[in-house]
Amino acid sequence: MPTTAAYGPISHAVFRIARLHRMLAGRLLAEAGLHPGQELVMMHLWDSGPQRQAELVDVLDSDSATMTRTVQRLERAGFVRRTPDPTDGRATLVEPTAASQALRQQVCRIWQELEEATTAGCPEVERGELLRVLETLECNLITRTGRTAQPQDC
Amino acid sequence: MPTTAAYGPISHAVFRIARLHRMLAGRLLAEAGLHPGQELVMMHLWDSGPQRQAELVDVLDSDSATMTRTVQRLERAGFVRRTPDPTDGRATLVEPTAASQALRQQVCRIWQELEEATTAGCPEVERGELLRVLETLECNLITRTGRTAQPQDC
DNA sequence: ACGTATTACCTGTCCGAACAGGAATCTACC
DNA sequence: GGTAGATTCCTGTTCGGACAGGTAATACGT
Repeated sequence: MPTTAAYGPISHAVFRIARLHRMLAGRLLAEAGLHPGQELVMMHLWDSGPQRQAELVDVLDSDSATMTRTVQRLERAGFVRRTPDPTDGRATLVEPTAASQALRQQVCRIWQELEEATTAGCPEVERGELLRVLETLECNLITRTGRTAQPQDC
Repeated sequence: MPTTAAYGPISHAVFRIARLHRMLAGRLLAEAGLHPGQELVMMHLWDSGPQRQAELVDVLDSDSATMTRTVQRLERAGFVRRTPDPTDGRATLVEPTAASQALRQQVCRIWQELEEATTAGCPEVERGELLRVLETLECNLITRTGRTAQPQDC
């Protein structure tokens, strides 16, 4: 029975893990009124303050069109405010609202929970090893996708 | 600089790997005129012959709504034919068309390429280890998402 | 200074994924 | 036989992701 998985067991595992991980993240984030991906934008804004969209796209390695709509939705939800950049007529500055600060702790807790769920029963020592393995996979994929590689490693 | 990754290094790595892996798969599959996910349906149909949609949903652990539209698109592309199930008025049988057979080798090659790209520079011995690690992650996520577990392991 | 990139953002489109809800059909039980 | 519940599929909606334009505003080279 040459099931689908036989064609590429590791690729298939990556696929399934990705879906489960995203599903769990989505379920946890729903408590906070966020969708997967939005929390990354918020976390970066909380950490680094007002940003132009282009910077967010760059840092999060996202897409300009996706970022436009994600920021629009975050704005509509009241987590983000947009003001025109005074020094560049093309750009808009995105900043977290005061109301969004209430989310911050919640999102941090969610990510801790997500990390804990993913690495459950994995002693601290092995996590380093696990991370190293994942980074090897990532580096492989970065080189094969012709991604403009991150500064370090690879 | 508590960058976003610091909140959950492994979750973040999973997220990035998933996106890269999907991107690479998408790029390779585009040559065959398929979108990521559609190839899984086709591969299962090639392996197991005509299926009802509910079976495809079950085997691929997918969503009924997603499957409806995916099959519709595959039908429109000429890779799949749909006939009403003679024994059950609710069901439709999905089967690969003769034209789709030309894709089969191409899709197999693409998955080999994807698997090779993902595990590049990883000796055969370590791949078993890698797969074991990924399956641990998957089992963690399955239990945490309350997924109706796969029959084996976990 | 002027014309040509380049940049920043937006919109439209198509796709997979998830959830909610609905219609037709089948099954089981009374 | 007839009703209640389950199954099967479809549609609508919202979201992230990717790609292809399109429009401003800026930067650059002559």
